[in-house]
Amino acid sequence: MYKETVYSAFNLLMHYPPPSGAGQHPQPQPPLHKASQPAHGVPQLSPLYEHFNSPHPTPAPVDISQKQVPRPLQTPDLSGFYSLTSGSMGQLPHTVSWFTHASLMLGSGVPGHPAAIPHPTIVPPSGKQELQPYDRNLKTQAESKAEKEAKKPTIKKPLNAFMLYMKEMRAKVIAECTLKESAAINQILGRRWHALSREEQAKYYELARKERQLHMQLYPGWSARDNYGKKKRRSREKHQESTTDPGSPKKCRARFGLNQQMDWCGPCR
DNA sequence: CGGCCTTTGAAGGTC
DNA sequence: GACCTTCAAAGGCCG
Repeated sequence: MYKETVYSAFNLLMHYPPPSGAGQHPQPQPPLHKASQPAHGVPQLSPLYEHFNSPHPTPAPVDISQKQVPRPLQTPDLSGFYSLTSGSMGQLPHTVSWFTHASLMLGSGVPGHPAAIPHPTIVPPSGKQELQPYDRNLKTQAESKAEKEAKKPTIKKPLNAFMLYMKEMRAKVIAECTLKESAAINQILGRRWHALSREEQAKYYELARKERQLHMQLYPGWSARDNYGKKKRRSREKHQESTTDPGSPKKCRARFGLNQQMDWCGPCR
């Protein structure tokens, strides 16, 4: 119910034409990155909101919004958008929620935007309070510059098609397989992703494309490069090692232990 | 406490 | 253009 409304709002916002009959569906634009083009060529799309309006066969997913509420760190916060796929806008007056949200983001929370009041969802990564002026005076210029840099709100990458699919289907897989470990769940979701028809995948590619568009509108100067190095990652050497040889019992278990469970329970295939 | 694991896709960088 | 690397989400696991 809420999905229809919010999606309509979203489609309206994005000038996304509603379906007006067979054969008039908009041709999906190919993914922006050529290398990431789905292997099966250009799919014939059914409109997104048609997909989400249709009674979804999945059980009621976990109410993600519950989880998102205490996470104001989700800076660009497409939560109104994300939660569409995960099935929760709560009891918000959603006819206005998306626009309110979007306009809030556009009007105040966007980095570089002149508006003074930051959007509540855009929070410094540290979550700590600003230093008192006298404290600041004790810092060197380089230190305060580094601090300032560190406190820049993090704008996350837009989710790709598979990530959107995962977000929607994770709860279902968890319910069906009584698994909780994300690594195992993601393996299942990866296989299911490949088992999807091109039309089904196309819905998510299109959704991801819309999300990238929206992201570009909200954060014109943002680059994926901005977030490079913000996560501490294993070294390249280790990474290569892990893809060829599980160098530790933990890795071994992760790589082979899980794979030995390839005898998935029925629903987990 | 924070990185690893695991998945696919997007995007940036290098050669 | 091919290839490599990083990061998006998620939550249990482990040092």
